[in-house]
Amino acid sequence: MTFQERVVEAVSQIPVGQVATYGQLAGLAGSPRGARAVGTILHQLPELDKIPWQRVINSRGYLSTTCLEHPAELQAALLKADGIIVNRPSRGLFRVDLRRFLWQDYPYRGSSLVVK
DNA sequence: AAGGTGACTAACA
DNA sequence: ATGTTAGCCACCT
Repeated sequence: MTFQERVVEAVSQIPVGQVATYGQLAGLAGSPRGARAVGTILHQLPELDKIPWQRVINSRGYLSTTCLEHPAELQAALLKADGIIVNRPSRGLFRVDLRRFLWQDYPYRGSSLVVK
């Protein structure tokens, strides 16, 4: 079982109506400090559309995709379809309120996760 | 096999 | 709140 496979598994487990951070998923996949790697993996994943990639955002609640095929506009639309409220603050960046939509009900909760 | 590349982060200024 | 910086890490040459 590779790290990449574990990441796919973790992402697949994020409940509808909730989001998870890269760091959170890195932890679930067995590499607590591999947040950046998670982003890289999702970016290069072949069959990305088979998993709920839209539910993965950064620790500040912003949608941080740069992939041209999966732009923030699309992610925002998918999240809204999930029932999540997506805001558009100052600089046009889409944002989700983590205090409200962050996935907290998972096995390893509490390890080092802090919801600001 | 060594070096480059980011859908990342926490810590500061 | 906004901008920078230095670690971090699995992948891909």
